[in-house]
Amino acid sequence: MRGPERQQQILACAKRVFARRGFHAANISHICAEAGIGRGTLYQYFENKKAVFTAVLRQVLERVHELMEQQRASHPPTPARLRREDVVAYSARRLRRLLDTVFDDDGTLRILLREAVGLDVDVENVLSEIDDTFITIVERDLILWRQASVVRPLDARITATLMVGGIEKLALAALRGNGPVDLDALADQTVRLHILGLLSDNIRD
Amino acid sequence: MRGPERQQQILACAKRVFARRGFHAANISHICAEAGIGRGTLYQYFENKKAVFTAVLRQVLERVHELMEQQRASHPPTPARLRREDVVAYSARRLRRLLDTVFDDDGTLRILLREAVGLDVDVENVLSEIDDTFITIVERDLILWRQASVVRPLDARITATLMVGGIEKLALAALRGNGPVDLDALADQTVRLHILGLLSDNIRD
Amino acid sequence: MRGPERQQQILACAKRVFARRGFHAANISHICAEAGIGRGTLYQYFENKKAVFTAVLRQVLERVHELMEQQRASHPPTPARLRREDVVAYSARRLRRLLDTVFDDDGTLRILLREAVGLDVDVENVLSEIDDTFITIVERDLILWRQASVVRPLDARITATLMVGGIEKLALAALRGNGPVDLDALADQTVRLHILGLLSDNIRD
Amino acid sequence: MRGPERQQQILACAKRVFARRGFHAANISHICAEAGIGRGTLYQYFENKKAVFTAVLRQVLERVHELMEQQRASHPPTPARLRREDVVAYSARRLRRLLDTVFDDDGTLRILLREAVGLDVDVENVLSEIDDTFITIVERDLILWRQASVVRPLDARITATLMVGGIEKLALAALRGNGPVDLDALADQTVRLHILGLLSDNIRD
DNA sequence: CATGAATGAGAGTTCATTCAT
DNA sequence: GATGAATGAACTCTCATTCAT
Repeated sequence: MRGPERQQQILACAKRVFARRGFHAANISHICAEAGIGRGTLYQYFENKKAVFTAVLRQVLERVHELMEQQRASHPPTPARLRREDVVAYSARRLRRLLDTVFDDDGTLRILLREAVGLDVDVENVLSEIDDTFITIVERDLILWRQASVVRPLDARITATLMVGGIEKLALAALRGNGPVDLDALADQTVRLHILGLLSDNIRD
Repeated sequence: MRGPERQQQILACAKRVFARRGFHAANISHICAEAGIGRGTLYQYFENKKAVFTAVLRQVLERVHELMEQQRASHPPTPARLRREDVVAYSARRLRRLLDTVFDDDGTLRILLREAVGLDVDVENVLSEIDDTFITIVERDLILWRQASVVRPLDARITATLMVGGIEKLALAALRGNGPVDLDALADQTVRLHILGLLSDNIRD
Repeated sequence: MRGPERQQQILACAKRVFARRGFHAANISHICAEAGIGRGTLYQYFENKKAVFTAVLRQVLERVHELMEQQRASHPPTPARLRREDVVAYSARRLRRLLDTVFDDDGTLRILLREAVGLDVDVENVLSEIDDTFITIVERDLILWRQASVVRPLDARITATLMVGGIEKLALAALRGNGPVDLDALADQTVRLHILGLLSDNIRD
Repeated sequence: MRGPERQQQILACAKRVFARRGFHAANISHICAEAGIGRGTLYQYFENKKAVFTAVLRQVLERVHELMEQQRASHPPTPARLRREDVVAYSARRLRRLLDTVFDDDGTLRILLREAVGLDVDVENVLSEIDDTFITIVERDLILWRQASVVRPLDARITATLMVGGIEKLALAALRGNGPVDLDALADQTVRLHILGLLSDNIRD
């Protein structure tokens, strides 16, 4: 197996192990056993244990960045006459794509939401970069929609943070229940809350 | 110093140390130094390191439970004619009280959101109990308001989770910036998003 | 066993082990086994392996410093009429005392001349400080004797270095032969060479 | 590059690396990088790391042996009337040639006096063979001169050892100061001490 | 009750050496 | 002959926990 392939293989195994056991409980030996290599081999591809972990995170970051680029291309619709359900439907679709990126493999989510939290400054940096990217994706849509007067004048950054945070919490709850997650329902409920708000239509002024 | 007092004192010191360094980086020695006791003494009050940590968490859980009891007493207002801003104002006040409970001391927040995450099954259990309590507080209000047709028919649990998650994410962002947090603004923005939704009033249907 | 005693005990054992096996071949385990303690215990008294080694060296340095202080007190004799054999006898006695200090225990010599050489900057520093002290002891005598015109006008530092180096080489040769060393003969031969020189008395001018 | 050439090239590179970093700090990788070859290639020319090192030493030993052969040819002068300064001048010249052999390249000296000391029995053996050769060169001159009654009746071996040791110590001191060494001054001072001794001419008997 | 010296399992990491290509 | 990916033995060091005083 040649260099970069092996690195990828180790990374994939490491992700599984880190997801299963967490950073501290996962030994280098566990990772190497999973990858079917000797302990020394790992150190030809990564400087140390933390470097393996941050590499896993950085791979996620990359995927999220790609997502951001894709979503940057597609502007949200702002036709003259926009109906509520149009916005809800569009947003739900968009959120589904975002969720798919992260839920893609089981481990990623677990690592992002549980194992990588509170570890270390370096890890924290990558983690908050990932968070930032997510939030920025949402924020950009909000800003565009605000310019088109589709959304009310809220602080875009704070609002985006609230939205992303909510979604992550739902994902975490799903993780805890460790059953399979109904992503469609999740996306729908989330979007409905955030777009329409809690309030009944019969409450006015 | 008598038994239970000593235990409380150790707990307070441990909380500071855990908040400052995290579970793994915090040594028993650090905690004992902070408490001004010998290492052996700690083991007369706690079975082991993890027991100290979960005790800290359980203390937080207790405070949150108390909060729940208090809030259970005060029903949300459902007068015949309720105006939007009434709901926003009432909710913002209520959220502030909730935030105050957690932001009370700096360490608690840090421990809940960063240091206790992804540690271990036992810790995870306390942590999700705390989360549950928070979410239940919100959920109960939602259910009451739904019965009064104040809020639209959303899944109360999911919605509450989204709301709590959003707030936590904002708090975490504040933690990262480690400047002081403008709790009033935070509460206001949060409530506005969740109550009114993103959508401008000129979008109908 | 209380703190400082234990430290001394470990130091004594470490010296033996380092002398027997050298710095690299000596494991922490070897030292701890020799001292009859657990591996962790050593680390309560010394920061790391190198610290143990330099502590051994520093103990030697201390002994040599003490020697220097003692010898500083006793000025070399400069009576009006000094006979060659007086100088030889005085010097030989003085050298004996110096040799005794180092040959005192078997390990010290081995460590100084073999195991500590070429290890590391920190070790090198202590080692050259020890060397400096030895050389300075000799140098001071030379300077005093030069002032009294007992010795010819040679560079005192260089000469002292030559003398100490010669003696060390003899000691090393003795170490290699690893039989017991006749210190009296060694001192006598050394002093005779250095005081009187090689040249026969019948070679003049 | 053919076999033996390659071996020589590796040896030259290894010497530089060993001189620069010492035996333990020098990795096989360092040597191979310096030689511009793969790590596996080195093992086709040398059995293992220590074999490389002893080969370097053995090369030095060879050079010193050659020197001994050369010096064996030229007998020291023993004319009927020999003046002190003749002996000093002759010896200084002879010492210079000896020093040139070792100071020839910077690395050799460093390896002999620092990096090879206290390593291992095999290394020690080569090292003491080199030492022996040096000492024997001096010793032989002493014996010849003693037969001619030029030098006083001292034990030739011990005296030679003292002399060589002194010179090495001076060289080591020079190495520590790591400035360039004034070999002429070094040779002159050394010879003066050893030939004439410390004692002023006005001390008699 | 309080202590802190002693412990030792277990972690990450290094690097000389091998061997299939 | 040349390579360098793979290896794993062996090392140092940490720290929660115990227990005699």
